[in-house]
Amino acid sequence: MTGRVEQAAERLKALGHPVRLAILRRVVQGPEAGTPAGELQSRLDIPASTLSHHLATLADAGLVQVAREGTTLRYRADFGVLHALTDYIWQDCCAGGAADPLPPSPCCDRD
Amino acid sequence: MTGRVEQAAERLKALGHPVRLAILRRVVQGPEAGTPAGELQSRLDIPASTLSHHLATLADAGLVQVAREGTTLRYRADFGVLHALTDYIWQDCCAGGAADPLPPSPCCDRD
DNA sequence: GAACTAATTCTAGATTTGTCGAAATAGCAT
DNA sequence: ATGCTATTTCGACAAATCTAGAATTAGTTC
Repeated sequence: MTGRVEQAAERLKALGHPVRLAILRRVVQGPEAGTPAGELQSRLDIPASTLSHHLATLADAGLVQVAREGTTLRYRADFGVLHALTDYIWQDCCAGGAADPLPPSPCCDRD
Repeated sequence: MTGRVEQAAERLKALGHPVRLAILRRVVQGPEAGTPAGELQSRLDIPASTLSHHLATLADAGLVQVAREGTTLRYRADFGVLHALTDYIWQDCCAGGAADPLPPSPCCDRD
């Protein structure tokens, strides 16, 4: 049972790495159906195992989703989760006092 | 010498910890002049040395600023940096995405 | 089944992070 | 200077992270 704060922290931490930020950027600018891991690997020029590790971190955090297509795995960004994350930052920072918790963000319904 | 990506990653990583997120929230909701470390410590109920470590992480990342007032140190949030960070996510990392659902309008401009 | 490709998982080592008690520092008062 | 308070820095340790070569799994094709 991970709370809202823990979930936001996990996602922010997942974003908090230069390589993962670069991966996300590539994924975002790739096709909507998702970018194959192999293409990310050749473009970013990092070992496949290292890339896979970072992709797993992003996927575990819910920031990207993965779908198999033959032998290739396509990764695509989850903009809803990304949006919910930046929303969280500002709602947490700018909304009223601690005794006034905000309602759960409607755009963050990732199981 | 640190590039934009590295800086954004450092800041996101600094936010990516439940305790630091809680600290930031307290700081944001405290007085505009800044919240004394001691008050944060008593409210969050964590050892002073642990708190100090997390505050240093946030300050090093530029997310909070510190000012001395007598024997107490007051920490306050740097909303400009926070704002720039969420802007970075949408403008420099996730811009151009096919499914980009219009970047969020920040709800906090208390400057 | 064998061969080939795509990607992950295993394994291991180096580095970093998180935690917190103890010691040190900074400022203010007496 | 002495004492007092607020906060940081030091030191040590466990745990997590990052990296990447080697081995493995998943899928396709012949």
